[in-house]
Amino acid sequence: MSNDPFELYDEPEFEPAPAAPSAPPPWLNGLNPEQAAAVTTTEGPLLVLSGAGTGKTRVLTTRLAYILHQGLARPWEVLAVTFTNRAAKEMRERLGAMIGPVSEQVWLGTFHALGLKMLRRHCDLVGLRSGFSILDTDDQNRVLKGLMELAHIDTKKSPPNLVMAVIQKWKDRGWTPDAVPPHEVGDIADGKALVLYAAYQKRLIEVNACDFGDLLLHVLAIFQAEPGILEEYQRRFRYILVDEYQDTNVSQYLWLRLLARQHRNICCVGDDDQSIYSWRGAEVGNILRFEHDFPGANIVRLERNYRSTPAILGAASGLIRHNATRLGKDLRAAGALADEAGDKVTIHGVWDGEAEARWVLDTAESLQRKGERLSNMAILVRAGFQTREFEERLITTGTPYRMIGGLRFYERAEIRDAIAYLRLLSQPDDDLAFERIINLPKRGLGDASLQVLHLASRAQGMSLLNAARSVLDTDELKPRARNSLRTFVEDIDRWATLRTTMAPSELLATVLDESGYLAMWKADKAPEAPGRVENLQELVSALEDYTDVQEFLEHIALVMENESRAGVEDAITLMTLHAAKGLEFDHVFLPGWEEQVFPHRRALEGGTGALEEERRLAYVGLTRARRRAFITYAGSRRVFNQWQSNPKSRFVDEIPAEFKEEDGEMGLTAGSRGFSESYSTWSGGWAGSGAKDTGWERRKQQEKASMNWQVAKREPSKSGFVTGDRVFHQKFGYGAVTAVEADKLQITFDKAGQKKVMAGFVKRADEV
DNA sequence: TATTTTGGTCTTTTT
DNA sequence: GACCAAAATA
Repeated sequence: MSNDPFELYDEPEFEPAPAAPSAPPPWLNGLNPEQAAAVTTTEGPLLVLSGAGTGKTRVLTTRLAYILHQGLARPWEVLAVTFTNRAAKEMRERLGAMIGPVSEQVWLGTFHALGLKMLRRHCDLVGLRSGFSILDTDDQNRVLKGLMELAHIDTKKSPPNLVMAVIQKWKDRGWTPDAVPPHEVGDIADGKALVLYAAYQKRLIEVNACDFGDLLLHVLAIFQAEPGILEEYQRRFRYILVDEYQDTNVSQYLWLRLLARQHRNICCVGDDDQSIYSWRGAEVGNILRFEHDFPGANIVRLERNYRSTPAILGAASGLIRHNATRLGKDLRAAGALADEAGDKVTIHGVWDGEAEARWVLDTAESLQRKGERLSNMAILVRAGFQTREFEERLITTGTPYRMIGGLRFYERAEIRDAIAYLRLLSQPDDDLAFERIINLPKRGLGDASLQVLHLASRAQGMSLLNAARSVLDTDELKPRARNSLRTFVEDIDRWATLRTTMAPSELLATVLDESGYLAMWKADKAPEAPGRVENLQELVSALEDYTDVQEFLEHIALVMENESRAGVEDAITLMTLHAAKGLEFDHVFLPGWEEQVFPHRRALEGGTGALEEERRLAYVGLTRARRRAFITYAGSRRVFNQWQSNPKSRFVDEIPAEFKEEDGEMGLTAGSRGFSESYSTWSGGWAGSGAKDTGWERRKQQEKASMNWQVAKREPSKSGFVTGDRVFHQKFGYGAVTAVEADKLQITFDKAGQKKVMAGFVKRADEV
């Protein structure tokens, strides 16, 4: 095995690798001609336009393995970039399966993880000291808010998170504060956004921290300032692979372009139809411009879809054809499912969000009874808030599920507090961490004390922790506060010493115990307190896998792995459409296809570009399905505490008729138009209305029956309201009935406005 | 100072 | 209905 092509050398000193005379490796078998071309066209720039389900990941990993196997480069001379940790992990695993442990030497990871890897080596060049913290969104907003208050900018009028969004956007475009074009500075924050940006960057350096955008921005600055360093990387990376290229933003693009300049062996895989991150600064333009930026680029199109039935593909293709700006690409069914036509996409209307959840889960259950596994099903929603109704229903029906996204373990308050303790121990300059925990648990060090510390820190140009030390020798604080602060500082110092000798998990356990933080939650009688204690214990055990606190901190900052309910068993998946990209399921439920919800209101305000992105999102949703897709829309829906009635999504109509099946059932469409009118509007718009017997009547009866049953349970046999009755509702208060439909009432409430309410939920005003 | 109460805003989508 | 910030209260 001395001729092992993967033999490692520590130094990147290399002579051109010998061409491998060996037989073609086994994993090349089974690739179709386009895929094979994408794998073996190793030299020069290559753009792979890869539609949904065309084997993109397989091509990427095989290409990587091929390059290494052919001896074209050694593992650490290959850079493979993904967007999500999940994609990186998957690629790492599949690569490992093909070529073994040597795959670990490849520079493979998300843009941010790789940026961090580079930044860590040269951080002093941008003013950061080793061990710098990486801030999350919450920390970012906190810093900015502080700066805005200092500059006397009204944080009510210009919410920090909006200002932050502007700054973020500039960062995505690769602009440092001095590079932001003047005309880009809007009037947000009294036109001081740019000043704030500069102050923000300065502040981050002071507290030895950076944010996500900086992971790339700083590296770009280093490349610019130190051409030698850039050259080193340029020489090193003989091959570069980029996943989800359509989602790159400008700074990522610049980073790639700089790195690829020398060898020009850059392979980007992407699908313009799946570009759904423009709000995060992604530029579809990057993919459209590829040939221009890399002259002589080869282009390979992957259009054979191995995932879905022709019906699903027909629906998805028909939908996406409504977008004007596309590179143009048509998916053909080619997999095992290509020969069966497949079931049409089911379109189903319901009364409201609750009925929607009920219908979806009933359908899932009946599929399950036919032998389908829950793990082959997914509910994909447009926005996070939609998950609530489904979660409630999942819990009441006892259906096992896992939720991706949603509340993340590491974003919970108690976890962030605990982490702040660790951060302060390993990073004494971390004022954010200091501020977070100074009075947690209560130490009698509130705003007043903190104010003193801030003054001292600013006056002497030192961190809050050091300012605290200096203040101890003065009488700026009242004796009680001073003693309390002394204890705190001494504790911190003691724990910081322990850090060098103790295992991380043990250290955290000690800190949580001795600080009284854990005791604080144990004593708390709030219903969620026991859960928090549990979470903290979980965090302690999570730390057992680490030998170094710093490493752990970086891991959670970047990976932020979601805790999916540790159910190994069969469970249905619930997540947003964005989170679903790259996944596939036999059966996919797509709820909430109503105007204003999907397409989202903000997108509708944002012009055609935004609308097209919504359509791509719909396309992504449909193409997740291997066999069946179920689209639902609700007659009305509660958004914030407000009832909304929206017509069904235009995207439903854009799906070609031959690939969809609208089953017509629909509760009532309430709204300003009133019941009867919208009712007729709806049946009038019923395509192919010869089929009044399609079970609609029957199902309508069922729906009514189930509702009656609910009413009966809450409020025995009471209906008989008429238009004009004064009523009282537990939540909405007093109002007048404006329409009646069986046991459903439309009521105009004095305060809450017009709502649709079941009769069982209201009482006559005079009976209250 | 700490705790409770109220009132106002909010929700796209994520590394 | 949830979360945060300011106001009211102990």
